[in-house]
Amino acid sequence: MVRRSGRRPGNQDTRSSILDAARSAFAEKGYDKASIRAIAAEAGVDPALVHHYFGTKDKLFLASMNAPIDPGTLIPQALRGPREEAGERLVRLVLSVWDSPAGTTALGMFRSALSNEWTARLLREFVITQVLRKAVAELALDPVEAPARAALVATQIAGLMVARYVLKLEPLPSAAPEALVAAIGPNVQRFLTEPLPAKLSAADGG
Amino acid sequence: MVRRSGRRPGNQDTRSSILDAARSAFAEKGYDKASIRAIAAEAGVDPALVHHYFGTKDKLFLASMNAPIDPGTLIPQALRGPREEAGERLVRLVLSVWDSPAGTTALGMFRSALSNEWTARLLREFVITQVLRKAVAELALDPVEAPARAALVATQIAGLMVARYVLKLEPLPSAAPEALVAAIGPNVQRFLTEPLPAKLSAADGG
DNA sequence: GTCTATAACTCGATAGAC
DNA sequence: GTCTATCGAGTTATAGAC
Repeated sequence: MVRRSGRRPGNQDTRSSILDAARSAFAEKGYDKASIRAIAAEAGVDPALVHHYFGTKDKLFLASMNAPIDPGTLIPQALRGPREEAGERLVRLVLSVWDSPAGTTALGMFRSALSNEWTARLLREFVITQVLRKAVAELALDPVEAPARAALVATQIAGLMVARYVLKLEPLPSAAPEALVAAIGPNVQRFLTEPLPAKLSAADGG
Repeated sequence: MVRRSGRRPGNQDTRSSILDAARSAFAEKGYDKASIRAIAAEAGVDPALVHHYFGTKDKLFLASMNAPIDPGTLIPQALRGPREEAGERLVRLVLSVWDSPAGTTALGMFRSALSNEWTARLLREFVITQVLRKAVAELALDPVEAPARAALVATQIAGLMVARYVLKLEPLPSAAPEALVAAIGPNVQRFLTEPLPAKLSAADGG
């Protein structure tokens, strides 16, 4: 192991336990209700240290959201394959990500977007740039229809999130992922590939 | 007109303008972020008056949610009729309620449920007692399957709410209601009447 | 019935000692 | 690098004058 000279970086344990605490707090409470004081308490450090490491609460949120999920590769993977099963694969991907430990990050992003303006904007842009464009390319969607299809898919996916993870409407929270894939996948599939009502694919909204 | 003796009741104008302001504030911000001060300011009254009329913030929320919507009659109306079109009628009902002035109330309830534990519970119980049971009766659903069907329908409806009214993901906010009915109705229909994956209708969630 | 004043808390952020 | 102490701005809710 090479001993580097110069100043040692900040204690990595402290920094990463703050990040862990932040992720779970944001996931559980959303951006607004997650307090820096509570995050610091859970991490076992002083609240001032949080500011020392991350500056403002905004930056802490961004830092805690950045690490673990890379939709840039996950989404194309899920969409690749037989066109008729893309819907099921998408639902399966969503559930596997959200049920994994890394899913607390995504849950934090989502919960925050539901109650906070700037995080909502963040999510909107994320959906558009990271998901929509990938889907257009991968599935060769008609560019005129793509936004409407993406938004419709988003209604079903977001609704699944809300009902299963936020409202906890039984039997969704305790259902096996594959059962949900079988139940919901075909609806997503329909939004992806079935013909759309003409009025929806029009550029304007009347 | 009969002149009653004794003390005059509180100024009804003041009371109802507080209620109006509360409804729109709760709809716009959700329970937590809607402040009594802001509600009082919008109603043009003193914050202390809000407490005088309604007691706590909880009670003000309940009072502002109670008046305008009676799902006990709306839901059965929407479900009655040809079974194959129940999904479309349900989506149409939801959109017509939420786009109407009275819809701000429902929007408040919904936004609040997304970020606050006790209002989420309120909504859950509302869905179960006011919507689910009516649907079971009206559509003659198998009681074993009914909770799963209701929850699945809820994913699509809640997702529509979230994407159209909260995240405002274009082109949903500016789309004509009938276009959304045509696009989404069939998916709701599928949840209502198509066969379910066996695992979902089981009582447990193992 | 209405409003002023304030109690009793939360929060994010900062300054400065060590 | 860490912590104490504190500022300033929020919040709900209440007590009491008029």
